[in-house]
Amino acid sequence: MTESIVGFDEEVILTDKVRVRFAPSPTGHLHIGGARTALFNWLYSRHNKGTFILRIEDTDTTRSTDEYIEAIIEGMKWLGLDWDEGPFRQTERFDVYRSYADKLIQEGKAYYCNCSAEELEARRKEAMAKGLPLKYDGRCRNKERVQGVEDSRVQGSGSKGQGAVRFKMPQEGRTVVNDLIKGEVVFENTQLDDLIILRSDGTPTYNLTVVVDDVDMKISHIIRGDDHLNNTPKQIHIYNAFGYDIPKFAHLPMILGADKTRLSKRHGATSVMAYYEMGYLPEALMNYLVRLGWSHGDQEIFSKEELVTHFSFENVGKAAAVFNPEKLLWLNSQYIINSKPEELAELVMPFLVKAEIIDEGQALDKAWLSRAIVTLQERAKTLIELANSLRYYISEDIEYIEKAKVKFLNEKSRELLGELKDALSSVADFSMQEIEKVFHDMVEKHGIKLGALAQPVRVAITGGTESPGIYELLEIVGKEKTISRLEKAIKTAV
RNA sequence: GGUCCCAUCGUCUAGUGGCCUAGGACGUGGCCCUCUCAAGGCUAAAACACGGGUUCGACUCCCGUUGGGACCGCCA
Repeated sequence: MTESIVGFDEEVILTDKVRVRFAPSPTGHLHIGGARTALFNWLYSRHNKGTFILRIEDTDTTRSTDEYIEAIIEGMKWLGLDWDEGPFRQTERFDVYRSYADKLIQEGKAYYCNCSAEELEARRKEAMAKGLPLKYDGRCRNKERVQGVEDSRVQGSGSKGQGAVRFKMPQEGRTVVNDLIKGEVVFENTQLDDLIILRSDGTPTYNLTVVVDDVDMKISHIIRGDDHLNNTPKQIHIYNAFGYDIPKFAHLPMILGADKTRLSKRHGATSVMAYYEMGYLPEALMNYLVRLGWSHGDQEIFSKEELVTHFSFENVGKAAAVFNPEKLLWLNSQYIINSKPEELAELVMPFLVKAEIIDEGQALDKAWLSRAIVTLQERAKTLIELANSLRYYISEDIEYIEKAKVKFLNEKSRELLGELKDALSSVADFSMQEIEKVFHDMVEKHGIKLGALAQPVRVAITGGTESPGIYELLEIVGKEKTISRLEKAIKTAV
């Protein structure tokens, strides 16, 4: 008795297990919209201790490339969206789809269509011009087939030019989609047209493969952009034709550009890896993306763990969101501030190389680099900015910003810089505390404001007028470079 | 054009019929802090698209209007 109850429970848990998938088409890089979809799938699976599957929908062999598959994987890895199964490729499963299609043909649920692409296009244009619905008229639905053609197709002999296969869509009644986000959405079946499931070259199309794979992979929840909402009733009928259970659907609102149209290159960087290159931290991008459509009260910054524990469709909004790069930049700056300097020291290395501040493979004292980074964290919004600021710590020499040079390296400051140089030269322990003492003594002696001394020094050391506090700056730059740069500034000042 | 979705500050959002004199965040302005720049603190301006209902009471529920978006492919 007890045993059977235990067995039953396990069964329930097993069948109720959350299995979700991200199914990108490798016709481009992983972009912001796709990443958000992947993220929500990932969060839902992690929240429910389910399974996250990566499936590559590459049935459009003319547009899909291996390079893009790699690019998508690279993007997911960078964002930290790890998957449990896959990546599966649909091109490796063509036989499976074909056998499913054959089943439908044999059962009279699908049929061959001989209309050419050109004819179809012409009819579409005509319908458009007349203002009629752009729907396939079903003219091949009940056409008698030449004996033998179907047989060759069923046997997979690869006979070409015999037409595409269309799914016979029910034309009566209505279909209800119970969406986890949108609620109940009703479609009139008369609006649905007989879509092509096999092209005339025998390859399967999206609406067939998506259903077959979601069934085969036992997907429990289909989480995708709401641009797919209109496809859902059609897919439901394909599930029905095969006699399969309908999974749960959750259609995410779109991400729009500033002009409120679908996000595209026109709106700036859309590729996820472009954000890597611009010096963003993956956690910041993830945090930004999740807040596009999802919220948890007033909280803005979430750790990954918090996201996983709090995530739920109940808090996903229905309205499309405009992508706002400024808020993402702010979030990135917050993540940089809250990062461990040692971690930033690792992350900034490629950017130092790219900015030609260090050579490829050149090593830096990590402890020293970390101390330098501590002074820069709250001043850099991206890793690129961080790298650029690190320049005056790392490089042997510095270049003056013209405006700064003119304003601060002049006759008046030359005296002060000279006196400071002498004073600092005799400081044995070149620490913040000792440096500060020297500055204070000079300020007091001359009866000047600290700024009158600090700003010329800042220009001498960094070349510009913006930097961390002057004492910490000098300590980390070190005595030797400080003295040499002061000497150079004294020579420069006129 | 047809179908579907959506509608709170410029933007992201909180709000699940009384807690709303509509809250937070980004951005913008001001002030404070201050050796510069930041960061931080305080502060200001800024929204319930409109019109009807339902209700003792609507940002919240219903209907309509308007506006926006998506889809309508032998793309996914």
